[in-house]
Amino acid sequence: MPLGYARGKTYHVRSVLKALELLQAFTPDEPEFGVTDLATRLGMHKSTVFRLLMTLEAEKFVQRDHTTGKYRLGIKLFELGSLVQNLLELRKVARPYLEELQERCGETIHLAVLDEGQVLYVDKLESPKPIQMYSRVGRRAPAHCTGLGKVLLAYLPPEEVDAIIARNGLKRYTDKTITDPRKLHDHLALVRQRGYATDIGEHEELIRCASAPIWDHTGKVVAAVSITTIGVRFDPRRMDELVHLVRETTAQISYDLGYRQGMSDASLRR
Amino acid sequence: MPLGYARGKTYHVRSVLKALELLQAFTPDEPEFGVTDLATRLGMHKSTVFRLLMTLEAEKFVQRDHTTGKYRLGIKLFELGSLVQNLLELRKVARPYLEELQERCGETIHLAVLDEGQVLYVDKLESPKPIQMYSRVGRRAPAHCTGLGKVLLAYLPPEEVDAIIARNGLKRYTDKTITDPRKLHDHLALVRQRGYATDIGEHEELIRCASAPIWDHTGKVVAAVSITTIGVRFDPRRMDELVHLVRETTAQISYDLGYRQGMSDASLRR
DNA sequence: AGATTTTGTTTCATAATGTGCAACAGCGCC
DNA sequence: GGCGCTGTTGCACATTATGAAACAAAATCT
Repeated sequence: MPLGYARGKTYHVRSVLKALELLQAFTPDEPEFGVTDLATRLGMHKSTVFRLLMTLEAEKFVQRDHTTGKYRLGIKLFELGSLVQNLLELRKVARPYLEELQERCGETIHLAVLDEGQVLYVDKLESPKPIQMYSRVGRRAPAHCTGLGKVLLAYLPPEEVDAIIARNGLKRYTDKTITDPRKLHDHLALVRQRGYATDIGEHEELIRCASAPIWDHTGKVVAAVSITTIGVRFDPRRMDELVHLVRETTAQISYDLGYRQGMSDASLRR
Repeated sequence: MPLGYARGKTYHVRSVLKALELLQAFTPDEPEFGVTDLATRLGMHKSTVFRLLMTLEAEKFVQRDHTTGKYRLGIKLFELGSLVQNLLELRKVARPYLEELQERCGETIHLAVLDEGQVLYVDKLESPKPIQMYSRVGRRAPAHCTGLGKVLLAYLPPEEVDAIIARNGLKRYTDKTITDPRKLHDHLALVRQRGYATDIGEHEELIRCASAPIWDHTGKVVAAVSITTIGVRFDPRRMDELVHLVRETTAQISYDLGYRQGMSDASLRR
């Protein structure tokens, strides 16, 4: 299997591209569409959209809602989505450790990867506490202002971080959000040096979070785990505790994935 | 939105159909393919497959493995798959009850729907016991010889059951498997009358299972829950207990989904 | 190490097929 | 009960997907 190919021209099948584009129009906030609605949104012709939908429906990639007659994402996507191998293995390995972590700290736990320069939640364990975080498996969050995101960015080559900044920008969410590229780079260096990231209201005012990276057997950071709490006052000692807990967890998961270096006792000492 | 359309001719976009077919070639057992391999399996031409893969890769519906260069299902499918609305809501509502059920019985819990006449696992809570069942969210199991499947079939119109039998057959797995259509129909009538199904080694010798249906607000059975145990000896009293527990759970979930009838105390009394 | 097979990539001509247009048909809404 | 919406269908045309064949990079075998 030759890997080093130039991949010169792009041989894309247009109708397929349209179909895939169509599928991506569906979001958690807008889970269903009619034919005309989709057509105008995507700038495609009504009949094109109609035929694409019929095709996708035939294979259960979309399905019609019985009552409204509108189209939604279909069960086949659920089936295929749960087969995405690398995430599947990651989740499987991580699960028991995340459950243990959840029990030990009683807070909400997230497992996430970086995709398109954004945080993509891969697993979530909810805190039994009444106040819940607005997040969901399969959803995305910005990287530059979340604990998970900063950890995942920290182990990327700086030029890739720049590319992500160029593409996604550094939107300000609170007065704590880092919006200066230089400062972000400096901060990421600190995260890398420490081996963990914290977030104290950089994305949402009351959210506090401690996050640490997961390495795979090749020594690459492939995911991150976070503990999220909601708190009015900032308690440094509690944060230290959470940092210690996540790092312990991610060290174990990394070990299970075959990671075998640098993970000395020293790096776990707080 | 007109619903009652005849849907006469099928306006399928062939290249899209091929792309979808291609995606479905990936299974848990064969998660990655090369171009040529896929082409021969699907009976498509090498260049066609190549271009389809390039297109799918561009939108992250497939991705290449860094080391082998082969193609796997991509992260976009994971993202879209976790947005499939009806399953998402079902899972969300059911989760807490399933967790409670898991704690109360200490066994493996499954949540499943019927698709293509098969059981499709939608959620799974693993027992802490060392011996694990071979099942996974997103995978499928036959309907005629599993507790979940029999519950889901039981509330279908008989002609639909026949259609499923015609399509999928009634494969024998053990000497307990029901392979006669007539006997299956009779058995399903019993399941419907009782409001639950059991499975004592119909699919796999040592597997015992108790399952009950979930109704939605329209009064339709949309899913089923099961408790699975592994046991050498059959203990009727333990089974009665499990049946009671699942039924309690599914009654609660159905209520949360807005189901409001027939679910009298009587039907819960054992 | 060299020869051979295999696998992925590219080009190109041709015919297939996806597309836009325009018309039609249910459905809901005033 | 008519008006406007949305989904559906037929058709002609040109776009574009496709298969065949050639090429290149790996992998495999000798």
